[in-house]
Amino acid sequence: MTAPCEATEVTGVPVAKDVRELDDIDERIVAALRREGRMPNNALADKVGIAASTCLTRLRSLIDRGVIAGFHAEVDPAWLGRPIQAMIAVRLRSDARGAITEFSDRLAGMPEVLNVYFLAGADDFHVHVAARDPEDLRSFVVDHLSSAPEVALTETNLIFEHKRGRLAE
Amino acid sequence: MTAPCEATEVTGVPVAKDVRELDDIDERIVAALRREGRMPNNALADKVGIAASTCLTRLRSLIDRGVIAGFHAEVDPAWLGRPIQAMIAVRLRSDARGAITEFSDRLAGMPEVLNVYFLAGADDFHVHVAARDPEDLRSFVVDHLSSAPEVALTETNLIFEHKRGRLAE
DNA sequence: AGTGAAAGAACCTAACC
DNA sequence: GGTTAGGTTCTTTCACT
Repeated sequence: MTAPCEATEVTGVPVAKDVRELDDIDERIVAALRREGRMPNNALADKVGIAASTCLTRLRSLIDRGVIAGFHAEVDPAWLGRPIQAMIAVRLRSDARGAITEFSDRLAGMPEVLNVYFLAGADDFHVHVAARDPEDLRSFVVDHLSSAPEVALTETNLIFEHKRGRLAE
Repeated sequence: MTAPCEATEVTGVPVAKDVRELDDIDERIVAALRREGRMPNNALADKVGIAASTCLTRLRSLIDRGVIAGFHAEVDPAWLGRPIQAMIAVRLRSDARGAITEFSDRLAGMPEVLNVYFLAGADDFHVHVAARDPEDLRSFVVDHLSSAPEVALTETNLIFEHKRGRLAE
């Protein structure tokens, strides 16, 4: 699986690859599947104007190359018994920055966690969580964050509403 | 489409509905499709231990009820020519809070925007964006946020890495 | 790379517990 | 609500361009 926009050696000098790794048809396939991930291959082929067999080859190539990392049903966490969402800013102790990857991996594996954003600013992470109730949220913050030796401080913001944007997965 | 956890009138007093709107089989269907959204109905039926036709009925019911809001291919924005991600905290002027919904709708419709989080804290929004390059990010912040009459201040944090958690869509 | 046709798999409407 | 049975549609391979 190739990473996008990696450096390519041509003349001994690293050169940024052309941003457009995807041709027009690949882009249209990706766009269609980001909107309607369960669209049948047939319909997809019609939409982008190629034969079904070609479309299938291209789809597999997109998956093999890691362009499409997976397909997911979109479910409101409230339906899963987690109606309370929050964004928690986390700042680590400066002497714990070496363990930053392990820490974020541990976070991402917790059942409350939707997203972990690893940041360049004053805060080290923003952690997007969904909790069963206020007490569940409190215990997540206190037991898994505040009391961890790596954590210097946390700041919890309730989320009233979450809108997916145009680019959203 | 019914919202989860809405109030139900039984005796004239609003009572919170049981959190478990979904039975065991529905939960297993949802869990399977959150991991593998393109899994064929047949395989899904096998996995949860019911007949394919029953499974299809349940899947449609889950979609009708709004439990499953859609299916999406997961694509790294870098492959779409947007390798730079940022989380932008936005605070509105207090006299612009009436237009808060229109404002977040406008944001969510912009091509750079992945997610808009509408918050309860000091910041009104966190806006998750992906930009083509640093200049693109700058112009998004300056042209669409800082210069908007509703906006009091913004704070942009680059995102080094974004990990999906266990609960992620 | 793209195509078309044919075999196999999945879907989906029923009739029936 | 659940299933088995069937015609219909989709997927997938392969020989060819």
